[in-house]
Amino acid sequence: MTSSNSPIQLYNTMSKSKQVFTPLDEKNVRMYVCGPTVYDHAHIGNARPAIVFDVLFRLLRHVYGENHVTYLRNITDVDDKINARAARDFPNLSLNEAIKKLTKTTEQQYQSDMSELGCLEPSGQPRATDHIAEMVTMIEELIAKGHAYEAEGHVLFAVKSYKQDDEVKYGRLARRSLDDMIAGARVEVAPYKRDPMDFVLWKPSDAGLPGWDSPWSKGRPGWHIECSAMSKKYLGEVFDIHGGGIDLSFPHHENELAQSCCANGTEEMAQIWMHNGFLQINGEKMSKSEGNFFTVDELLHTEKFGGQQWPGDVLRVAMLMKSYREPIDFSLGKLEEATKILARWKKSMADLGLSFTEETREEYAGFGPCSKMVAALSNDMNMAGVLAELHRHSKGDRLHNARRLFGSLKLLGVVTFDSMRAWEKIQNTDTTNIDTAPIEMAITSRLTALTEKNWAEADKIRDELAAEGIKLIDGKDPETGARTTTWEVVK
RNA sequence: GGCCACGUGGCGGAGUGGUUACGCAGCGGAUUGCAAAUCCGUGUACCCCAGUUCGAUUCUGGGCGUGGCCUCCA
Repeated sequence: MTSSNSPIQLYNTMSKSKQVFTPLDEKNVRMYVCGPTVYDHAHIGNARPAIVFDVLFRLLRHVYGENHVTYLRNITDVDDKINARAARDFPNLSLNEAIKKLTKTTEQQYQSDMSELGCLEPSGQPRATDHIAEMVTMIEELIAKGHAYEAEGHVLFAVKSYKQDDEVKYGRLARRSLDDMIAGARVEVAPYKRDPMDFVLWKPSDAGLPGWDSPWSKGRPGWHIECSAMSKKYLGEVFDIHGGGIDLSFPHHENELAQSCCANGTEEMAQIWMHNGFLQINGEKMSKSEGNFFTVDELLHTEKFGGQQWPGDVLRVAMLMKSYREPIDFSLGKLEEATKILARWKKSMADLGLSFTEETREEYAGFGPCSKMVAALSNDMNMAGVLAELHRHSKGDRLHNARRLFGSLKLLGVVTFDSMRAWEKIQNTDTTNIDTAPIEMAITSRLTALTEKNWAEADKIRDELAAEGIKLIDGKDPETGARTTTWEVVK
């Protein structure tokens, strides 16, 4: 375990302030993040929480030890959007078969996308459909305690029952009173609801829709109950951090909070609620309903955005170039800047003396991050401060800087030993796969032309090589002062 | 309409009650025959109006603007 000289501080949506993070149990720091509903490919906005909380996961592991952090990210595989999409995409299959196929392939795509973006696999990724029994149990508890009621095969959570000292607590995360919510509500209220804001815990399924037996009906769970049931099972009734996109704060997290606290009889569900801001495109939210989105897969493997493919590490750096709580504008300029910065970081590590080979693997594994960078990261993941430290090391002139840069980038999940090794190989492969003799000859000819001050001939040779993608880099021998010329392949 | 967040130099993007963020671009210089690459240097910015203060971009109040949530949503 690495000792931390600056405590981790995190912004808590519940208290609307940054607070010092103290784990309930530092031998087992527990974090739950709402994961994907697997009905469609993840777009780059969906990747933001995955990346943001992956960085937090890595920081927690760094501070508390790799084996002392449990990070759970659920897979929602029961949902009306899934049913609709499955019926649309696989009309020839039975609905259940279609759903199985859709959720399975979508989940595989998600895992592969997140992995390419440098995200570690969470400690666990529970699926909703594997936990129907736990959900039913929790719903029964809620009914028994008077927090839920059955109506026409549905079970609803009674929002007004979540109170303390006659004060309704429902709405405390979103900081909204029930009256405000009802006034602004745009939903049609089902007649069997006791209160307009009551939400579904269980609903009946028609024949043909996925359904499970329950005391109330053959049906399926509402959206929010899965997170309450699964977080309880794996993380306990109260855990450390609950995260997700800002849009989930209401109603999803509000409802989870109410369910969990009422079912478990606890004051809190999580110590800290964290929410990442949205990704915007041209100043507006990227969303599937707006149609202004690019999937992770498209960015990685097609030229649909900006006419080129974007490597996972570039997307990751671009995503981390702004505070996680702020909206981030996804633009070509940002990706280009990230590309440039990342290339320079890699180059400076090599220039400062790092070489990624089997011989150095073990030694390099011991390189840790820059402590100032960890301090910045600990300050509610202040990426701007982190970037400044990375730039400082990148501009350094000692091997120490390269080690720190590597250690820091490794902690952020931007590079790994193997990714650097592959990068280094590409740098070399580009030059070894080419017949170098003609190039060397051309360079010699050019140097001769240069000594004769035959600029036209020298430039002609340079242009000819450039046309073949060979870029010449002139330098000066530090001792003799004579011109030296090296070359590289322009990709 | 209600709730919330934000408004910083050409752009991106931190932070602070009085002192350099950082990056990109630009500009100047070194180097060069010219380029490229590299290095060095360079920018008195903080939405508007009041208030608190010796002093506010930073705190308070009001205004304007942008975005989000209030319905599935990362």
